[in-house]
Amino acid sequence: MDDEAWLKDYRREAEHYARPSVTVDLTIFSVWDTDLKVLLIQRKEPPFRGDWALPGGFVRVGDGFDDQGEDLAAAAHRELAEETGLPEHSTYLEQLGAFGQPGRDPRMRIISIAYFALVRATLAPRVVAGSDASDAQWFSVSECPALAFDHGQILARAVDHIRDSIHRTNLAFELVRETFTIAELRAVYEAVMGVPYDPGNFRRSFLRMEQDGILERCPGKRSTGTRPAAIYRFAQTR
Amino acid sequence: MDDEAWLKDYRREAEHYARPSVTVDLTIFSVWDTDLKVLLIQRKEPPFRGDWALPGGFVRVGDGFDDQGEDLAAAAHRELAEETGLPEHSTYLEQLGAFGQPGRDPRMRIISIAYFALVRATLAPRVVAGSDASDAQWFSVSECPALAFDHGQILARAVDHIRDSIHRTNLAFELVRETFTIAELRAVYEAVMGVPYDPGNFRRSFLRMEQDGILERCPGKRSTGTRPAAIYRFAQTR
DNA sequence: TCAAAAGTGTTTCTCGTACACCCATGT
DNA sequence: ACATGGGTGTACGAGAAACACTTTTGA
Repeated sequence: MDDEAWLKDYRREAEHYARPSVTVDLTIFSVWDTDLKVLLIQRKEPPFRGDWALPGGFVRVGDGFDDQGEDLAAAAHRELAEETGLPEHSTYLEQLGAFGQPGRDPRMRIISIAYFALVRATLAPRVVAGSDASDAQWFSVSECPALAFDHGQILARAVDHIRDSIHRTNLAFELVRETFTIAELRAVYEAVMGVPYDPGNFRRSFLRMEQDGILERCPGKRSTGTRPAAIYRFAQTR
Repeated sequence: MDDEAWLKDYRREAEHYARPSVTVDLTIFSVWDTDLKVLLIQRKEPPFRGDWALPGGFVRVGDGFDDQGEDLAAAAHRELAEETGLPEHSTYLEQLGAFGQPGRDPRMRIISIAYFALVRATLAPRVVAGSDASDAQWFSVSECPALAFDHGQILARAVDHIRDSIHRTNLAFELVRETFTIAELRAVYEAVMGVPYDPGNFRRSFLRMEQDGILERCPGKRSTGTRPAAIYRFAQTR
């Protein structure tokens, strides 16, 4: 078969089809002060000027042919680094899904690939300072304003997903420090789920993880204002 | 603010950015003969001519402005109906995620939104006959050929997802007839998971569902070649 | 009447939940 | 010394798993 011929044909034809713009939108979570927080930015341009929205941006596509541009995950990592000021790949990132309802952006057809990111509380304070403009701000998800576009739906799906995954995966470890006490980990669960956990029972279920080699004990204790607590570390090869 | 002005500005600028093509790809599953099956089509054009691939097609975008085209799910439903010959919305459909690695299609940058569909075995025989060309064929996922593009990855993700979800959701009910015996339902589980289940234990766990009002008993029995079995129906409001 | 699948019983183990209690530390 | 949170013990119930058993049909 003639490589050049079909390829040129195909491209000429494909160029006649309308194509959508594609963006990534980020739901960036962190946990502190017993609350699940999400990072929002205030829009400076219409539409929805002045409203809060999820950070995001266009996926770089190159010319689409010889240069096919960047991967979706790479776009998400890039935007995440831009918006937070944190180094790329220092945070957990996972795809949530595609949102492409016609009319979700009044300007034009835009299909958005939603990602969610988890930022350790130790890094979170740096985020707003590092952001180029001061239009970024953390909100408790429980007291978060109505969002622009369909970002409210995306956020809701992200929260659902996180609540669903936290019991089945090791995602909670992305929201505590490298080393942590059982109580700190429990605080993350309580913030995410919005309910209190029995300290004794929670402890036991995570000691099972130590037996399974997922968690490992670190030497020393952490001072807590009361009886010092044992320190643990997530042992998984990331 | 001047609505017309910013919108025109925005569009003129946005048109300078390269945009990717966006497709939907479908992983269409069914279960019969104790096997999880997937519907593949044989490619008639390069690239990957002669190889098997997931069915799919372009998302209709309209002009992208005043006409923003069809929803992603609508595109998936449309393609599903086209490929299978089954009426739209007669089958279960769920989004799996976006696949957009540069180079995944050698022709040009194409971002694909993957969906998976579940077709009841009672409808499956009609599928190949109904398909426009005879290039569609069911394969057991365990004996499926290497696929074109990144469709092997998509299929693997879909299978993982289904195996993961079947215990947490009511997805299995989409793979049996409207009314079914416990053994028929068990056969679906065994096909999907690839392991045998203890009939007695399986039975009991699904009788718990009857107590919870998820399953309901239908009158009569189904002849099975041996002792007739009680018939049940999924009671959920879909 | 016999094989085979429907359906029942029983036992063991694990895990989630509830809750009482002891232990170590800062104030 | 005492309040507070770290850490332990115990007991109950639901459900997963293993497996022996009875029942009902078609061939």
